[in-house]
Amino acid sequence: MELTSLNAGYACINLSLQPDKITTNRGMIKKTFTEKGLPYASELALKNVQDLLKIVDWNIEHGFRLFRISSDLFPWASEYRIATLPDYADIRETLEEIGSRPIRLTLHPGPFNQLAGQGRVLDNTLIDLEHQSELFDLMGLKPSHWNKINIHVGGTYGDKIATLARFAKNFSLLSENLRARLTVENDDRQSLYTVTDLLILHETIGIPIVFDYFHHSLNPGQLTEEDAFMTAYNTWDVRPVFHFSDSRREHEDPTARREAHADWLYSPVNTYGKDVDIVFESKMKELAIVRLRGGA
DNA sequence: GGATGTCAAGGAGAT
DNA sequence: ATCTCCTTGACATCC
Repeated sequence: MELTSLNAGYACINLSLQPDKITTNRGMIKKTFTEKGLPYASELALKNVQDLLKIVDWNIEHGFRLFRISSDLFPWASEYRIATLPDYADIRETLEEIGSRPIRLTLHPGPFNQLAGQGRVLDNTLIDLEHQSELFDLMGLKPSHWNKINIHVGGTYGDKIATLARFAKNFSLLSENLRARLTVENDDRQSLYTVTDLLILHETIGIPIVFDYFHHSLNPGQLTEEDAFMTAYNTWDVRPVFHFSDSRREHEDPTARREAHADWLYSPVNTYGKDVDIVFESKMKELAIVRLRGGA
């Protein structure tokens, strides 16, 4: 593994700081939100954001220049505008501080986002994605794929081609800033989207493709890893962010689901001579990368 | 404090 | 019909 030739990052959780209760995904169930409302949502959001700043600074001190932030910083974000929160001033100040740090931040909103959906499903997707984009706006980050907001296309609704066309059509409903940030990732199951499928989207709306090595190994379509890598690589207008993880079934637990990610990292990453950033999606988070570096 | 049942959202696959 | 998973288990309640 040549970690020196690429920028390594990880996703959402920092295990080194967790014992100190530094975490960014405080939330609540519906009942509590109904009972406690905006003031409590604001309190949790402020704590999440303040801890995000601590995690970002930890990353910089430890040589990480890439980090995927949690898409659950704001509990029940779909139910209010950020600016209406009681702690908005503090939240905004902290977000600006985070945005000023020398690190590439990305987002990966959840599987409920179905940009090819219709009706209420599409409405909910637009609300969530615009919220995530607003976070980057508040951080003062210029809209570009440098700070990607990455999603999967989602369901196929029994017709991949028609669904991809709907995705492209609904893409035009997004704000300019969000359109400048959005990327799509290849899926791990045969019924879903390969790099080749996503290339159609890139050709129609210019959206870059995030290449996930592990997903490709489970759902390669007709492409070799190198072909898929290069196909995705050529869709980017800035240095790409790709995803890597190892198979839990293959390396740690033969009974695990084939899609399950391993706790640690085992395989070399081939970047085919290109300069890319990689988010390592191993369950042991930054510890897996630190172990590879041979550091303590 | 620790154990346990529960938890917004969409879709796909397994049981 | 019901459950589990997904980018990341955490929350609420009971003992």
